[in-house]
Amino acid sequence: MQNQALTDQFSELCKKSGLKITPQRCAVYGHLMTSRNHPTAVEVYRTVRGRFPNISYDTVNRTLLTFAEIGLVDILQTKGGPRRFDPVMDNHHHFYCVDCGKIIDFTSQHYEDLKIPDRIRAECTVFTQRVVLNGLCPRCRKKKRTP
Amino acid sequence: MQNQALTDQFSELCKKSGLKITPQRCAVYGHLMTSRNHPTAVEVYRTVRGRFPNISYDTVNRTLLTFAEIGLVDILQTKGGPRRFDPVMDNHHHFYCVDCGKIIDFTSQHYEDLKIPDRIRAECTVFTQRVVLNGLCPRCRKKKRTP
DNA sequence: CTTTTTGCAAAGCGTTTGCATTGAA
DNA sequence: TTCAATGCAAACGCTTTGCAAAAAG
Repeated sequence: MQNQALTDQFSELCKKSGLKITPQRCAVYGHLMTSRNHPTAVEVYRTVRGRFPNISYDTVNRTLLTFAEIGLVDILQTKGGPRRFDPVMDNHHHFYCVDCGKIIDFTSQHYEDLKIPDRIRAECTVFTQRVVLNGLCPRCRKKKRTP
Repeated sequence: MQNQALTDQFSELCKKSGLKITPQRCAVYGHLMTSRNHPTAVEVYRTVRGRFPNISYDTVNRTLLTFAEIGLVDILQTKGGPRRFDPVMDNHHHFYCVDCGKIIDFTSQHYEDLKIPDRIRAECTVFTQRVVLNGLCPRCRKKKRTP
């Protein structure tokens, strides 16, 4: 992790959750917070290994799961395939391409104040609320038109 | 499949998609349309085998994937674990329990006419639109209160 | 010094593939 | 008779586990 602010932020978080601060965790955290994708464990592994050649895939994967437990990242809901991780940020929503699987983030004021149905609100505790759109991304839409 | 209406409906669908009508497919279809769960391939397999002992897991799994391709079932978006299938019905939405993984269906008039953000509408083709709630189901909420 | 974390290897679980056989059209 | 669908077995990909060695607090 090059950035001092990031390092401090991360130390804070670890202390609060009773986690030890290891260079491996720092590397994973640093990568996550500066990438705007929805990487799989393998993808994170490959990138982090660039600046940290000794790290094992296993550590990366377990680190990501640990981060998910302390609420640092979300695990995306996908239709099979490898698990995808999403740094927790301001409330955003997802568009899924049914053709290539690409995920596009977006925000919408209109989706912020959705009313939760009475039945659910009465019986369940709702933590988060997300809109998921399924369709064709720009690239796949073009492909379909001119096959 | 016991029900005549179901059988006819299914024959129709197969013809339209160029699929052959096999007893195995009928069995899977019959089970799907009369269950109100979100079964995995294994679960469908175990149930169908009750009335169709020779069917293989493999056929069940491939049949479900085929059904997904012709739009007869949806593949649910989940956080890992085995794939779950959802019979396509009227527009419904999902509540996920973050503790036990239970999925609760619900409908809501309020979610029917959500406006799709301009940026997405301009660049993508949107097929479906779903709201996903994450939280604690009734049972897990109770457990948390009295641990 | 104690306890967590790491790295490695093996096991586990679910999905996918190839191919010969069977069955629908 | 033809071509798709089935059943089986093996391969595959990703995740999880167990454990000894290393590192953090």
